[in-house]
Amino acid sequence: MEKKKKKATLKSIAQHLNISVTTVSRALSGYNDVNAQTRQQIQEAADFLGYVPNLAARRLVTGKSDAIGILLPVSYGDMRDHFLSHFLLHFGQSLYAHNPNLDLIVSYAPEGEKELATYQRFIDSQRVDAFVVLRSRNDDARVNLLKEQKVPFVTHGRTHSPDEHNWIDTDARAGFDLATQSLIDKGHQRIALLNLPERMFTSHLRVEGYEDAIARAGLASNIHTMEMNDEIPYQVALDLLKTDNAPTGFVCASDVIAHQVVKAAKELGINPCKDIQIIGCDDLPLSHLGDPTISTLRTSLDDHSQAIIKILQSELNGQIFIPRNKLINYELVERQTSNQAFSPDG
Amino acid sequence: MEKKKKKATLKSIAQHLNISVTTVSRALSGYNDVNAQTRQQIQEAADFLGYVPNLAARRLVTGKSDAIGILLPVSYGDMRDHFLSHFLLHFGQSLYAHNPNLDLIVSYAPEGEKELATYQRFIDSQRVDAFVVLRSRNDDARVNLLKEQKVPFVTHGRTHSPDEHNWIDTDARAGFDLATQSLIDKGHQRIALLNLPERMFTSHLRVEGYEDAIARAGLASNIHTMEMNDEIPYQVALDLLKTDNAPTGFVCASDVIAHQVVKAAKELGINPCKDIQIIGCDDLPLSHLGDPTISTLRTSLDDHSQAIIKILQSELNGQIFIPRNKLINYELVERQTSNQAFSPDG
DNA sequence: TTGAACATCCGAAACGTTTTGGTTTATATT
DNA sequence: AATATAAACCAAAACGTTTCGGATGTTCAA
Repeated sequence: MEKKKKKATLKSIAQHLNISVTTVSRALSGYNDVNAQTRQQIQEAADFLGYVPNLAARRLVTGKSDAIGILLPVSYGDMRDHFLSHFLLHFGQSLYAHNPNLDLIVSYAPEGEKELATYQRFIDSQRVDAFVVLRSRNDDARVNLLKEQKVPFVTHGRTHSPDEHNWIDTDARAGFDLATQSLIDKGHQRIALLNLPERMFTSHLRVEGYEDAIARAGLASNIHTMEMNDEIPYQVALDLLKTDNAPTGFVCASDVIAHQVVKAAKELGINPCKDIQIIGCDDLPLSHLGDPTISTLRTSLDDHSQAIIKILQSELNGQIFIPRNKLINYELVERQTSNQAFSPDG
Repeated sequence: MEKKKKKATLKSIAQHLNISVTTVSRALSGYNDVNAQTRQQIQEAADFLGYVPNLAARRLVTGKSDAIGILLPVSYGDMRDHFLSHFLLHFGQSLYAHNPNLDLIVSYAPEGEKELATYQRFIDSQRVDAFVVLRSRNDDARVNLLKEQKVPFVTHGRTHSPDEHNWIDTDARAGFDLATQSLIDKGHQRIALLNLPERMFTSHLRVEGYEDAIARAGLASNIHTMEMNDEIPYQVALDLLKTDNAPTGFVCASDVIAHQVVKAAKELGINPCKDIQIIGCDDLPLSHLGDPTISTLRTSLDDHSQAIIKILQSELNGQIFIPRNKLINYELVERQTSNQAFSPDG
């Protein structure tokens, strides 16, 4: 009863039906030069024998790999990277949902001298048809390499030459305008932006959005740039809150910063929900679970994944190359640090 | 000057040197039946031409793919899964560090009727040499399938038949013993375990560890099992804290639960660091950033990755099959919810 | 009755490796 | 001088698919 568990191939199906390999191949690939009845027989035989195409063979002859590559840009120190890890998990699932036959290949190429060589090896070994480039940099050598080699790719984040490649990005300008405006609407007169250093394009855009709103309201701009760690933003907030005419509104480039503003305020006996108000960015878990819960600018990972997949798809089918891009909206999630009445004279 | 960007192959190298393809192949693969001088010439030519082997061709003939597969076990609802996403990021990097030529292929196969079929397709298409099976279940059909098909794999987490396959797991029994004991040492007489439902093997082990410590101290066991969401653990904690002779020590199966105990205590005017004390599990970011910071049981993702890779490696080389396994230790991280003096009569 | 058009099928080549089972040449052993 | 041994090399087959360029037979219009 039990056949030997020999792997079914086109050849074994062909022999089984006394028919040519070509016809079997064409039948299963849906070509229309095969008789309906024959096709059905072949299909049934394939199902019966549990035929699954050998991808190596297919890839060898077609030169396509049906795989998307992600080379992780983070080094060991950043491994707890929140966005990246969740994006990866999410993207893997979305990609499967879009096309279960597309593989996602994850490897590792942190910024540094070996970065480009790793990309090159990946390209040359024909492991993937396209790349998703994460953490794009203002001037990104990876982008240049991939463009030069004509390998399809999408960057997550813009570069200095956004018109020349596919990208998706969060609309930081609109988002920070929105956040700033919401504080203005609550009656804040002194609003600070606590920003991150200018490594990526985004930093600049946050400033623009913030300044747009500030300018519209005729207020004074107050921007502080800092590294994001467990100490510095806390100190900055502490110092700021102690000044005369301290800001009452805080727009922060990250929830981590917002969280430390909360901490500094508590330390000084300032109510972080009424005396001052705070909006962060990224909707980290700590923000909706904390005490108080922290208002934040949120984007949907689903939007990110879908946008990338859509671009990738048209890129892989498309003949002519048109740079495509997509801006992902920020949504303002108002939580305790900004959803109560603001009382200027705390 | 610029050659046509034709891809270098064994054949092109062979022609270039007027030598056979076989010899080129064997030289580059390090066989010792090739003259030292010839080998050097070949190596130089390969470097010069930028030769990178075509993986599809190699895979076709060897039948090996040099790839590890992970089929994500989570469904859309769980996509913000903290452990899984961080594990994925971390494992990708560790795998690269161990062997840059091993691919990690990430796809998707949530629990359900199509789960096994997805695994089967992956096996049949010969995409991967081995699997990492995440979120093992007590009685795990994936394990049975892979065993039957003789595909190498490691599970993350044990099953009901741990002796019959490779696995790594956290040592929940020792960890929860440790946590419970630390509260006992602080003078707690009434310690509750807030546990998660018995879907995975671990749940049971937490109980054992807790009860070991409780029994040693001659105390009374007090176990509550609950789903982990934003509401239920909070309610359970609230009810518990309101009873006469309420527990003063809380050992929680997750930081998320611990966090809600904190919340409930605050609500009732109970100091979550002195009147009661709390230990969570998993060291989520919210625990070291929260107010108060939450004590927790922590494992190192690096230990997880390394252990898996080590098993995978011996599995892929090994001839005879010996089930291998590794227990990962929990480390108790004492933070504000358990690092102060306990004052029984708050 | 002829040839064109169509529907259906197939042989053989190609993709780039690895591996098997040699052959040739030089060196060492008797 | 004959033979065994070792070193260096190679032709050809194989892996399983896709695709190119026909081949065969049938139908239909003229």
